[in-house]
Amino acid sequence: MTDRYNGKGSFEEWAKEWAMEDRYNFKTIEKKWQSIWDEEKAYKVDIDKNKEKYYVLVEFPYPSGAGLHVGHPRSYTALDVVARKKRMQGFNVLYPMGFDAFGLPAENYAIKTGVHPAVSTKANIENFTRQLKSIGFSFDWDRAFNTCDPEYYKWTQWMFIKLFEKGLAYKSKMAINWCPSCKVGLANEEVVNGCCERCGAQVVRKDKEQWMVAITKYADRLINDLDDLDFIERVKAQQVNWIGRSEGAELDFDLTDAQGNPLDGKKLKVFTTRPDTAFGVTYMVMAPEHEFVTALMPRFENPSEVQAYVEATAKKSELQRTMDDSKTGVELKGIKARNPFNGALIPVFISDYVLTGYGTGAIMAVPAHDQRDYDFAKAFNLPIIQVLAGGDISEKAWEEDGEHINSGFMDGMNKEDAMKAAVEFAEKGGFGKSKVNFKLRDWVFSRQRYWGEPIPMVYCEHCGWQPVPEDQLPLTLPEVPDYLPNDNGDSPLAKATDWVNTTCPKCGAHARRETDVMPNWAGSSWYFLRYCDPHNDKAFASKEALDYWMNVDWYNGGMEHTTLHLLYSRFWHKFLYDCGYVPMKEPYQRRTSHGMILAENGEKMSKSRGNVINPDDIVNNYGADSFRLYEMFIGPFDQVAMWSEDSLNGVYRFVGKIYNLFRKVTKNAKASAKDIQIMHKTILEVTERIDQMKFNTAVSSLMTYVNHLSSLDEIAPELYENLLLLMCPFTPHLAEEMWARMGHTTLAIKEPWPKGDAKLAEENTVTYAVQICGKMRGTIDLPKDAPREEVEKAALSLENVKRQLEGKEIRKVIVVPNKIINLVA
RNA sequence: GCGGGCGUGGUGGAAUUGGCAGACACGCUAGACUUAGGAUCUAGUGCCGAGAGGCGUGAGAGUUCGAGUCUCUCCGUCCGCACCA
Repeated sequence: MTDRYNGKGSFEEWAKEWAMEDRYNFKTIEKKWQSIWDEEKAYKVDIDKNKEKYYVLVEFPYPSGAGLHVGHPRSYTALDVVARKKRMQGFNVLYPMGFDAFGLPAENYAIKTGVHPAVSTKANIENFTRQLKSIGFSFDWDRAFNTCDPEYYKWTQWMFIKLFEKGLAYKSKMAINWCPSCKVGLANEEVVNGCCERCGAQVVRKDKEQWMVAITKYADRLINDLDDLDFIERVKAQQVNWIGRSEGAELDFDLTDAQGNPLDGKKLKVFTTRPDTAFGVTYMVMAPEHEFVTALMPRFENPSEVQAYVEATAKKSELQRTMDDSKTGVELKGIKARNPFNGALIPVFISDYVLTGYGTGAIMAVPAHDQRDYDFAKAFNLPIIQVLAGGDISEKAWEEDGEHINSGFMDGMNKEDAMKAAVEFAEKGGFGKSKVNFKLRDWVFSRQRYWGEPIPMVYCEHCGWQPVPEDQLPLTLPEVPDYLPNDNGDSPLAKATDWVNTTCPKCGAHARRETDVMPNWAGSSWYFLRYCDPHNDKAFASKEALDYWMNVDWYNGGMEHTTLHLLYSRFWHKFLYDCGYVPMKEPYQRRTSHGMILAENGEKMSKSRGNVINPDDIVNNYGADSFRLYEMFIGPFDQVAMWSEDSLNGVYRFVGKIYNLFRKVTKNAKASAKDIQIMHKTILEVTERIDQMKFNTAVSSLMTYVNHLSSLDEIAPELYENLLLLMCPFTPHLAEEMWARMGHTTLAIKEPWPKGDAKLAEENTVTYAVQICGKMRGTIDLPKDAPREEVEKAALSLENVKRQLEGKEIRKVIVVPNKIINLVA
């Protein structure tokens, strides 16, 4: 057992020691307390129904080979501060850590070196764990796990099967990013400016069967349920924006031959947010990928021209397609569409400005009131009919509102009435209805990769896709000869033929396993549930554990995950809720986001720039406590911050100052009224500012308090001990060490959080600012809550005030109690 | 283009309901001390001015006894999304 008193049992013995030279030695202090916390399992937590729970969560890291970045500890320290304070306030706090261990870097490393991803990942996790422990975070390490552990991904697979059983996971042909040089399917994150991240070749689109997850079914709930959550505004806004709900109508336009005769009853369905502008439709556009293009090919008078355009579009990357806003397209000669509102026969085009993935993949074009349609109409010399009054449509489209004109039954109406009338008209005529559309698309869930969770599905000729039976989970990753995909873009798993060939769980006939794996967003979609009960082998977590711990009270993570992990996991959780597996519909009550840490010159830290700060160096040179405190003091938590070695050094000096203050602590010294007042003020400020996530100003408060203590000749023990307790969340090692030196045999981190008394924190004299016509002319000190007349009298007796008021008459006196007096002359 | 931020000394940044702008820290200046340490301590530090005083929160206007804070217009900057019909 580590000796927490270094052989000294009392304050007196320590005080004697201090007569000799003694300098702050963070290395021995930090090592000592880390082993004591470890030995005593000081941060282990269990269900305790007598205590109120508090679940604090930070996004678990991907254990990269580069090790911890100084950005990680910003988030981890902030929530460690929260967790430690909450614990001291009597809450039963769950603050867990684990690793999001599946992912591309380990696989790329394996392709390069042949080292199995499991091997490099394990080494990286060990390194991360060592680094995290060296900073003194209060994680309950007994709950740690990683997502590539079969005991864990067994449940990820189990949940996928539930998605499949409920019809939310389905197989569909989708265009993926394909690198023709590496012969590999790329994740979106691997495509940089339309090129392969690894070899720089142009990425093309390739159709492939993909597992999809129907997140769009939850689109409305993902927006609406944000209302009751305590997420920072920009997170909410970004999610709402990404889901992109828009209200409008779906309308059917009959397709005809060139003469206007019906075409096999085919109707072109379009989505529009402005059905009220239907009288302004002068042509129709389909995406080149639209199914009708192939289906109607024999009807076209210009099939080769159409075919050429379709092929040219397919070759374009998404990027090229969006970069270029000049309008191209081909008219589908030989067919027309009939506008159901006015019976007009109008031409039909294909153009790549219409996207296949949004709405119906086809639009009704209203060039007078949509700039894109306007540009296209100008390029192809198409008529432009104004139906909303206003603007000058000879110049550009009029996209504002206006009274309806040239619109038959809608003439004279405003937008709202016309919208209603248009939908009613369409409904009556049986060619349309109101409709809500989302930008959000279903989640592409397949990766042609090795280092991920195998998708637990089997394909049988007779029975179709069948899930792997539950008692066969986990379906573990097989060994493969190498980690490269084959020419067809199949996952490396396709090479494990013994594994791939299996029997159908339903009929027993020969069948093949799915060889794609899950994206790395799968494992992170429910990890916060596993922390509640990480060793359970009967369920992903027990009902009891979930009922007690969920939901997460405070979740902090990067802004870059707002539309990925955060959205996916909210969806995933809602699905589990619908199945009755989790007790509440939302996983996270409060979501905050930390700002990035930039290098000293304001640039991003990156390996190529060579400006990366290694946390190990900081811990070695300044100590974990100074590192932690600096991360909190660096600036507003939610904003970008620049690393500064000078500022770090300032914080280091502050920490040393607290150590040295011990010298002045005198057992029988009495705290003055002023001392007590400042102490209570500090307690209140620090407490409040931690809750408000204003960690930088919480530290300022502590500095102000320490400056006051430094000015005293003798420090009463109560003043110093309360400082130590307030420092516990920020600099736990130092606080613990000095607490022991004060003669305590308990752990400081287990002490109750100091209680601030608002009454005692008040000053009994106040300083009034004296203003004349709003200009500061002096100050006066008065007892708190002095009567108005007294304030006025005192203000008027100031020399400067007398001089300023000479020859003027006071017209009005404004007194703000205990703050300001303004004499208006 | 749409959505969300942000703009305060030489620097990072403070500032409940509008109420002493610049807390706290870095840096800098002067001094003290020294067992020369990544020291420590004391004093000073928004700008102009010798002073009284004046000017100051991106620019301009407005509301108010009083505006960094509220309203309008404009400028700059960062982030996210983007041919989303």
